[in-house]
Amino acid sequence: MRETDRQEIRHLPLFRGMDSNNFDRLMRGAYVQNFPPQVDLLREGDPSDFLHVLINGSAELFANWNGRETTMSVARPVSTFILAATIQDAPWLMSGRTLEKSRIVLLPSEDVRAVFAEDNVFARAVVSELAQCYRGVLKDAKNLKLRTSVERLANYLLRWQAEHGGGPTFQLGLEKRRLAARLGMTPENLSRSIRALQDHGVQINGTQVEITDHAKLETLAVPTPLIDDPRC
Amino acid sequence: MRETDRQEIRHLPLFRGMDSNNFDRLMRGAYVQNFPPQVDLLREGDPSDFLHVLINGSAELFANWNGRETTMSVARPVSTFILAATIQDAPWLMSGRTLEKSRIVLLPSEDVRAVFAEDNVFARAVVSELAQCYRGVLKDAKNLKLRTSVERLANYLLRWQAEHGGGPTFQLGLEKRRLAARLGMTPENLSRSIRALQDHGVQINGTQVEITDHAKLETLAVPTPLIDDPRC
DNA sequence: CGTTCAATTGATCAGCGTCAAACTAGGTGG
DNA sequence: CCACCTAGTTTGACGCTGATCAATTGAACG
Repeated sequence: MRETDRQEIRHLPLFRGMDSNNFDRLMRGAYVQNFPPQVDLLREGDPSDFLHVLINGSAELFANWNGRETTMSVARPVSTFILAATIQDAPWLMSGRTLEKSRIVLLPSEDVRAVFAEDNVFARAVVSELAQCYRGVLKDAKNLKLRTSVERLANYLLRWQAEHGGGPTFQLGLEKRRLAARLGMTPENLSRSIRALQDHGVQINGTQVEITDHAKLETLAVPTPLIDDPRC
Repeated sequence: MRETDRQEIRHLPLFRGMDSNNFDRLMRGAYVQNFPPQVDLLREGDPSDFLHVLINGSAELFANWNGRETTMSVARPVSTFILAATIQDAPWLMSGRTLEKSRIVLLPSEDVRAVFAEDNVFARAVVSELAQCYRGVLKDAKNLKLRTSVERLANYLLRWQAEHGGGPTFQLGLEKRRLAARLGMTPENLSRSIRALQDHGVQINGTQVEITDHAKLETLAVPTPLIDDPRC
């Protein structure tokens, strides 16, 4: 493992405060891999052998049932997945695949559980991480149950804008069909939603987004921190 | 507080292993209240002043946005809500109200956080609880995104049956309009779904459910532990 | 310059919500 | 004991949202 990777992991909220010996112990069993795009990383139902740490690239977490598939979330660096399964020694509830070329650190779940049992600082960091994950999915579920697809898209754009400097133009950072899946709709429907937003202060050309009338978009989107603020 | 309540709380997974002094400290600041049905307990967005422990009765956790409302879950005894908000000192993401006459213990969030900071056993119990909550919402989200409303109802019945002895007849344990909201549909749609299931081995009269052809129902429902098993 | 895959567009359809009306059950008062 | 009231439930008609299918356009890349 590169020293820079090691440093990056060490600075994650999850590992930041823990004892050095314990961190070393985790890193000793770890190994790093570079994956090309579209590689399967995990399959739902399998035992959670490794905690994954995404160093760069991006990965999609999705679920299947009865021949259907849906995207649950998109992981971006630097973040871990899927901590809950690792800690509980329970099967993964989602499958995962790389979207881009990705660099991923694999920490054996047994090591993570062993350190968790001993290191009290780490245990509390796990709590914070899990609480955030929980609130994240909960917001996702609210988003899905309370909003139409156009409303979800509108709020996604506002949030993405805020996270990228707040300027009127920015890049859509995701293939459109992935974005569609992530927002819980089909690519066709996303196309139509994008067109629908032209009347509400948004222009999208390719991956280039321009918010031409922020107030108008907000009137449609009605964003609320209780769904849309990732830090809330 | 009654001694029986105290015992019941003490035996919850969350409080079972913790130090007696710390448990006493939590209980010292606690107070118990008996609520009639339909009483508002929490409002989303408010600071999470108390960790709620439901001793008996039942409570609905729901969310609003832009004039719409949806039920996120139904809490049954003995369980706590909402731990993540308490630990993070973050606002509630859901509102709550009693459904039936309910007995609820209120633990000041500050006390919970203070004990969490000191008691390592408790901290790890919090991890288990949060991991389960996380996986629970995740399963809910999968249920919503991957299944139609008839399929959700079919699986709900199978699960409810399994949790109540597995016999062919049982009670529906919830007002139909609440059940509808919980399953993410309207009361009208639930009525039609119930009728649709008549051709698939289910008879429902009032609150009385009879599974007349379990195999046939399973053929429609296609249950999977990765969505339907609460212990998975 | 052609191949390939994503994105778009149109037509159609299934799922589900909305609205209104009829029906039912449980509780209340005469 | 029965008529009545109220709230939940059921039914029917209708419309909106979003999925599906098929065809076309567009863009990236060898």
